[in-house]
Amino acid sequence: MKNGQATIKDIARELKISFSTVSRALKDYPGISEETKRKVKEMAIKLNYRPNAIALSLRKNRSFNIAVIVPEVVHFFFSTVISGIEEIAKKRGYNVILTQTNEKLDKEKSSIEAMLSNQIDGFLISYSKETTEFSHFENIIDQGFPIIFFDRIPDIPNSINVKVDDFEGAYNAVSHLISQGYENIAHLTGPKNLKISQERERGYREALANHGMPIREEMILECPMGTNEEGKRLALSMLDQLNPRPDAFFANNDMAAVGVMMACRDSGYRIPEEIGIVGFSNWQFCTMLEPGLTSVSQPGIQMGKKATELLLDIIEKKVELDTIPNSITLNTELFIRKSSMRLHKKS
Amino acid sequence: MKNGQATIKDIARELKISFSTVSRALKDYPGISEETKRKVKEMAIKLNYRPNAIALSLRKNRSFNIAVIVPEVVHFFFSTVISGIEEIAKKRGYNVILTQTNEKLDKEKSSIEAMLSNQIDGFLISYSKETTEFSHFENIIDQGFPIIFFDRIPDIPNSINVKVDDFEGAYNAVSHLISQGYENIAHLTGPKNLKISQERERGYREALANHGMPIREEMILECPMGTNEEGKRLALSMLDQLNPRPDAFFANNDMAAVGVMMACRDSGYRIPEEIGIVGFSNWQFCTMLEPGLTSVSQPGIQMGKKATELLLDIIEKKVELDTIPNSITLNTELFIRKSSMRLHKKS
DNA sequence: TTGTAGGCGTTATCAC
DNA sequence: GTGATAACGCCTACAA
Repeated sequence: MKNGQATIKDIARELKISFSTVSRALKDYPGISEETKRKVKEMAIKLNYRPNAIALSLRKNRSFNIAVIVPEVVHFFFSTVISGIEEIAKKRGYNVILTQTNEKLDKEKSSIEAMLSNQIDGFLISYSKETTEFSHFENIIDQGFPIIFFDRIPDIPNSINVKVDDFEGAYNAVSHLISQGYENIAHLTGPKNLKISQERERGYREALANHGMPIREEMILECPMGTNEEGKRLALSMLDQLNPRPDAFFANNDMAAVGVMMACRDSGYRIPEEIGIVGFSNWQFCTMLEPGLTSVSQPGIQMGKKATELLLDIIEKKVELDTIPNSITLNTELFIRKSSMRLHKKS
Repeated sequence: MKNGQATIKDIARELKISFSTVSRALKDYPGISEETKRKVKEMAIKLNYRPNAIALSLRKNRSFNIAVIVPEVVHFFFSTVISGIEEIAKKRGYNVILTQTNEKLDKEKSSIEAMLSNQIDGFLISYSKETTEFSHFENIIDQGFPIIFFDRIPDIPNSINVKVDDFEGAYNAVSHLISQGYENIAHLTGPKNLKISQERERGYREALANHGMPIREEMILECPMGTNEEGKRLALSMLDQLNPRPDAFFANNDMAAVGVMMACRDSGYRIPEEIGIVGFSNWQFCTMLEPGLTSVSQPGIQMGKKATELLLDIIEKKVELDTIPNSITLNTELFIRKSSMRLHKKS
């Protein structure tokens, strides 16, 4: 912040009027002569006056800043959410203060501390993989700070959440694989402590069950990092050791799914003829792979927008706290590409 | 921001001492009895006191906020830069206010306006593709705001910049293609108004020239959007119409390079045997493609860190403005993968 | 060792 | 129509 910035007092001094008049003139208050308004506004431009948002914050006890806490910025899905958040925030006159936790609980806690000192108006949070206990969130909720959780939803009574329908997304993905004639569908899960992982696994299980197919526990492996190395390693181990071997994989995320693709390539299995693959998130690169990767899309931008609109409505008291829904669930969409199209149906 | 927050005055009232004593006790000023300090600190914890950063900002004329203005958040390279920025900023006690312009000049201008009102301590900017004229930046520099430009560097005398050596990166990429025996190397450039595009094109031209190869202007096409559709379309047109046809492509970015890969696949050309491809940026997906895409990596995280350190040093006056370098240039690195390895040399 | 007063830039509440 | 004054939360001379 540069000092030497013109203030309301500078304008007043130049014009030899009181600074309260200047304040009113600038805001087009009734009961100020047109003449004065004109002069004040001219002088404001001449002096390059800008209202000091900090002073305003102090006065109004509102900072017009919202804090966004995400696990990683370098992550396709989160970057789309951030983009949606930024768009709505800017449109409504708020700034986005961005913090990442790198999936570390202590960074998450210290970020929250810092934001509290910063007199943030509210929080948008997707918590870290290390977070298994939520008292640091409950504390700030108790202090009256509005928080919206997105994507990763904590187990807190009455928390306000925006998420995608992970269960449905997974259910549809696995049903699709079944409809393509795959019979031994393996699942690479996400970190077991995240609800999104649990929901996706539940979708997987229920889809199998509802189609009268057996659930083989050895076909379900946890893939906590979600990297392609990990996905590849786990896929290879399953292909090597299981009998019958998996003829399809539903992965908790696209990176792991790519790992499966690599494993198939290395082992000489053809995709989708011998092995079908479906990922989750529908990252940009899904269309660029050969074969294209079928994936469940998560509407990241929309999630960011919805969460922000909800938060700002709460901050601005446009909604009563008891009228707002506890959770907003967005629909996923299955993008079917070559990696799972054994039957070459047109779609 | 929630009111009801305890202030220094609340502590003073509880303890029946003056609030200036409280202020000093909290900051471990000399000349305060240990007894008082202890009591104050205890009460601070009891009341859940947090210093009000807004009040501090107003007093010190420093907000400890820095503004980051990028074209797009959903962009691998920029997200890595943002990650680096966030890391250093947090470490040094600053907040990152994030804004994106969506490559629009008017959004860029309005973001800057908003940030000026917000009493930002400094700017980190990578400007939009639409920006061809830089007076809105020069204005804020003239007003004394520190700005560091990264990646996309404006034509402003004395601007402080952090960039990668685009020329060298391109030069090495094209030299590599030449060393692999490719003889008709095409170039898909970026938007011509960006210096990075110009530098990469210059690297391309100079590499050809220095290896005694002709420069064919019809082999250089502008690819302003940098999408894979565009890359594909341009590559197809070149492969169709030019004689001799290109046997290699150096693309200004990885997306366009993927477009070229698609074009080759569609036209039945084998990569790398018949056509070699090199991209720029080394996005995550380069390793996931088949064949892997050779690409010039830009150290995004490092760029973000360097730019932020420089900015904060300037803000905190740890450096004299005339002693700092006008430009910091980071080195690129060529990651050679299968898409350009015609000679199967080991590396 | 502790208290008082003034000020950072605004807005709101009184007066005149 | 306009001006003076207090207040938001904090820091820091200056006094005591």
